[in-house]
Amino acid sequence: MGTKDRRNIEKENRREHILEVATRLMAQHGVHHLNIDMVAREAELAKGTIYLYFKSKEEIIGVLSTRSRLQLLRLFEAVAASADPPDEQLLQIIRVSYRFYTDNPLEYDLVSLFEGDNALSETPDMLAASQQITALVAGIVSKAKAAGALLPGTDATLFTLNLWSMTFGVLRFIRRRGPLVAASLGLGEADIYAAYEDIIGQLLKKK
Amino acid sequence: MGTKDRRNIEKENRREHILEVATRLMAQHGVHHLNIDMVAREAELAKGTIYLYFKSKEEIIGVLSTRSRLQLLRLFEAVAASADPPDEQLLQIIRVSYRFYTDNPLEYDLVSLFEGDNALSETPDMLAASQQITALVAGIVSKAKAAGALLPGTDATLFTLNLWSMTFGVLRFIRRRGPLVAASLGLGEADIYAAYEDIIGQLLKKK
Amino acid sequence: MGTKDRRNIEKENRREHILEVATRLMAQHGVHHLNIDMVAREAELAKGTIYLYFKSKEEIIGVLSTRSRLQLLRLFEAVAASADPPDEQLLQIIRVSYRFYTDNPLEYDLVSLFEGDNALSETPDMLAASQQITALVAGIVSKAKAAGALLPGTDATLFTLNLWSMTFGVLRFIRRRGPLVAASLGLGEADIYAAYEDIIGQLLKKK
Amino acid sequence: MGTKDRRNIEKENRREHILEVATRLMAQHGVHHLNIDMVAREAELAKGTIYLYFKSKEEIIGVLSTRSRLQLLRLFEAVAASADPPDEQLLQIIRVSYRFYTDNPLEYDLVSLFEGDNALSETPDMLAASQQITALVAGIVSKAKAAGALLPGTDATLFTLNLWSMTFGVLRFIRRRGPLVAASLGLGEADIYAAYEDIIGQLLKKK
DNA sequence: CATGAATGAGTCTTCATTCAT
DNA sequence: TATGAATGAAGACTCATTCAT
Repeated sequence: MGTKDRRNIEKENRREHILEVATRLMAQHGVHHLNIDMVAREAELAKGTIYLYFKSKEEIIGVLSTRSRLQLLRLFEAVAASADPPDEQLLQIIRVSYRFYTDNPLEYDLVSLFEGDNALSETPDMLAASQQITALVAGIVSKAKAAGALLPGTDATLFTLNLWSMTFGVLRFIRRRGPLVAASLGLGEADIYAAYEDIIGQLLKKK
Repeated sequence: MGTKDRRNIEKENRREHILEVATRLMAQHGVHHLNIDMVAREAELAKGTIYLYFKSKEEIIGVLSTRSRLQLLRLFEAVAASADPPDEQLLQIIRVSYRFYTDNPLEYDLVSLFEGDNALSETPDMLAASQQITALVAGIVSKAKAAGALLPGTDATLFTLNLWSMTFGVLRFIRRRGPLVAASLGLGEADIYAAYEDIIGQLLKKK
Repeated sequence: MGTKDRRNIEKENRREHILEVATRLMAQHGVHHLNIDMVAREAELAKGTIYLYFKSKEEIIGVLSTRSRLQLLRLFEAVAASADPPDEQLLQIIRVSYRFYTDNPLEYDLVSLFEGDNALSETPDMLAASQQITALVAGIVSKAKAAGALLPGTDATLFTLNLWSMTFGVLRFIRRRGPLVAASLGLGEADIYAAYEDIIGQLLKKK
Repeated sequence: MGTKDRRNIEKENRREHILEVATRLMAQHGVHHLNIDMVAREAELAKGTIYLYFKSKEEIIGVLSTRSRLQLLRLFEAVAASADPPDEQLLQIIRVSYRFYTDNPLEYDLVSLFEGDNALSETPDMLAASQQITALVAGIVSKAKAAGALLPGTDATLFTLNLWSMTFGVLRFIRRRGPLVAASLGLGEADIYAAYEDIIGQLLKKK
């Protein structure tokens, strides 16, 4: 291994290290409160050094967001690879989304971040990840349609887009209002989501 | 009318005036760019005076958000007051939500703001408005269930919560990603929402 | 005198104070090294306070530059008001410019700053001051022409513009290279400028 | 040829290469925006390497400025070598200066840079170039004086220094304020300079 | 000689909130 | 009540230069 390779590896490690620090900081203080000074301090690096690896704060968040999407994509791919019938796979996707949300709150926020109405702009990478997810799910939706689990007139892409949006809407609601609802109505987050799964289940019932 | 009453009225007017100005400014510059300096200047009031009527910028936004929810509630009430059958009323609620989103972008943003994952905290007022909406819709849902438009096992509140979440999820997606989807897939916002209406329609089909 | 007036006066004083501090700092460290942090510290004001009185660092420099131009204008006006014949007045203007340069090095720099090739942009005020100077001098030039001190074909404005440019060119050279020339050629700044005066004198010799 | 020589040549090439790159970048982005990062990147050299050949960014600019002066000197030498009478040669020098300014904006800026009031300090090389120019022009001025084109009392060096300063003053004015003057007075850069030529012409008129 | 990663001081600007009058 | 001047922390980004390898 030459010097150059070693350097590249070190460089990659450094980048990774910054990303890890940023991730930890975001988990601690919230996605919106990431701050370059803090990152530099925690990473024990000079502020300028951060800008050697990322051209802006937005890029850091963007990379992390893209990764989170890819993480989700992996989970979806695992579902798609199973032997389950397509309608069951779609339900699995709904369930896996919830698990992703509960197991990786930060990552969920990062995916969600760019679904939200803030000023951040999507990079090509992020877009690509989104499109891969859409394509994957749309594939399953098509199969489900062929299998008679969806109405013949259903457009696979439109259905997929809505499935994604609805799921994120429900998860967002749970994140944001779950505790309150739990307190005032005696309903837990899991109850709400179970009801959501039922709803999707109905949509997929064989006709 | 005593001095105290007059004062209260004046105070109310001032408060109202500030809210109007804030609304206008948000409509012009976006919800996230409201700025107390601007509000004071436009309201022709001293900055300190603003803080006599509202304890923080967040409170202003909160009041406005509550109002927007109440606006939406009015629309829902009109639907509930119609002679339409409950399942049709639920579809109307979906459609009215879309119209609210297109006709009152600012108000939609204000409602949406507190559905989102930011740092703002809900006030009792806002909570009450939310609960009224939930109660109203849940009432229709119950009737729809009684009329056989929903599965017998459906919990009205849970269904309502999910309906709200899903709808906001779809609208948020449209707001955020609509333009991109339009460009890359040749689908308009209305197409996406029409598909969403179809989905809800299926859920409500008489069994 | 009402409270409001007193306040305005105090506000004006504050503004003036900031300007004085900035002037002193520029004199000490050079025009290009003015820095808001320093200004705030020296003025014993918070950084934000500076921005209450000036919308940007550039505005501070701009105001000071405009003032310097007006200062120069006053000197020129005094010359124009004298009973001297126009050709003598023009020579006086040349002399007065030199005196301005030697007596107010900072102010000279400030006028000169915007004649230079940096990134600062002229404000309407500054432009107006420039135009007043040009108009004043052009008036004298016209009279000098009528009196036969300039060739009949001379365009007053063009001559004025060149006079201004040439003078500033010579002063700039003296500022920049004067010390060096003094050392290597045994010529003082005053010698160079005296020669310049001679040159202008020749141009104005009665034909 | 020994290793040492080869090394020196390579070293000279590298140095030259860096200078070329710097020149190109300055032409593209303006003299004040030269940036070592960019130079290194474009020269396909490490940043540290640049500092092996030049001790500072200022040195690079200094060398380039010296060259520009030498370029101008060449033009002046061509004029001096002509068979024209000395007064005509001086006018040619004025014209050649303008052409240099229009044809080589970057080079003009580089010469001008060190005539300006910034923090850069002149190197011995630059000084030497300046002195050569001065000497050359002073020679012509002397001849012009002998030929009766200048007043007998004229000091050749002082006249030369002023001629240089005035010319640069006018060119600087044109560069900086030309566009504005063009817009507000309907005068083009060429008009201003033509008037300047006339002025110099008058100074050289046979007595 | 060459590299290029690391530095860190330097710089402007914003804005919610307070408080003396 | 009303004012509005003052605050000062927060925050992103740049770039000439150094130095260990």
